[in-house]
Amino acid sequence: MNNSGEYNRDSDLSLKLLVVLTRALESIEKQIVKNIKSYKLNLTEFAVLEVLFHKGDMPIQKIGQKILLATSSITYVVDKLENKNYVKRVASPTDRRVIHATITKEGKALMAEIFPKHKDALTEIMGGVDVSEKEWLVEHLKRLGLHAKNL
Amino acid sequence: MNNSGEYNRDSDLSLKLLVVLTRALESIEKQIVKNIKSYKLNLTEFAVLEVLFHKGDMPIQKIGQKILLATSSITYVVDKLENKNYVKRVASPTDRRVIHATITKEGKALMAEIFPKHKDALTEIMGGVDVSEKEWLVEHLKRLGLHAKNL
DNA sequence: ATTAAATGTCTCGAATTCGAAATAAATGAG
DNA sequence: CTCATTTATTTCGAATTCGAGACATTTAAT
Repeated sequence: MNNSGEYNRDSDLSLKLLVVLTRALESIEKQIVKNIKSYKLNLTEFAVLEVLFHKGDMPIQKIGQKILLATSSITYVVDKLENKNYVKRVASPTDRRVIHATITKEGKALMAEIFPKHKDALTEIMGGVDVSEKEWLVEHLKRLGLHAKNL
Repeated sequence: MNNSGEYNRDSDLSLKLLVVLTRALESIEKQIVKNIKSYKLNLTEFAVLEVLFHKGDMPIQKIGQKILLATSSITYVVDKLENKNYVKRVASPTDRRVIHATITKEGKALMAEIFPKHKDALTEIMGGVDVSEKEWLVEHLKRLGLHAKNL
């Protein structure tokens, strides 16, 4: 292995894999955006609500780690969600630097309506591969991502 | 199949797959950005140069299709690359609405230096899975993406 | 040939994201 | 305890992206 032939094959496949990975995610995200647009939410707002809906209160910074966004961007998104009354800020009782974002009653009601639909829609969107292929994909994309992250 | 148990498994896997897909691409892109930053290029500028370097002249709009960006965004990126003398605009001889972007001598020289390094680096970055796994990933991500696109 | 519809590019304003700097609070070293 | 360092959030300015509208040109229909 790692002779010139193998090596070029690996390189070419890596280039190709980057392209298909990018295109697949692009297509999937476009479909999701289409589905949540009627609720006047963009992908980031939806992601924040989803995290709070399922995991409960969370400091601003931790939300950023969950959804892969800079802390300053979370400030911006939480501002928007607060204006829409889906989220409110609550000071941490134990650490006065920390602000927790909490989902409101309205936010919960919205997500209770949207999330099941989103889940069903996503299952449709991901219908190009079957259950066992998804398992394989999850496992190997996890490896791919972890290796890339820890370089 | 498609009894309630299977269905929920499929849904949960679909949600999970979206997360790992997003994280994997995020980690990979961050590594690429790190590698090309020393040449003062961002991912989009690099992508445009790469396309022109390998496919030759191309109308503004077609570049947008290749790298999945709105035409107005390509205008912006080509402006930047033109200011850096890596690209120039050439009117189409056959259709006076069309502008071709062409890579300059300087652009070619830059890419001749960067691209092989990028290719090697990407092969490293993608080292979390082996060649046959990459083949499988390419095939199935293509299916996944096409199905999502054509919904 | 004339008109209507479609296409390609650019401009503009709005939205989103980032990173650096500012501020406030907590932690650690001595 | 006190000072320096670290951590959490926000603010600010810059960069990037999109979509709608403007404009010029081409294509299609009659």
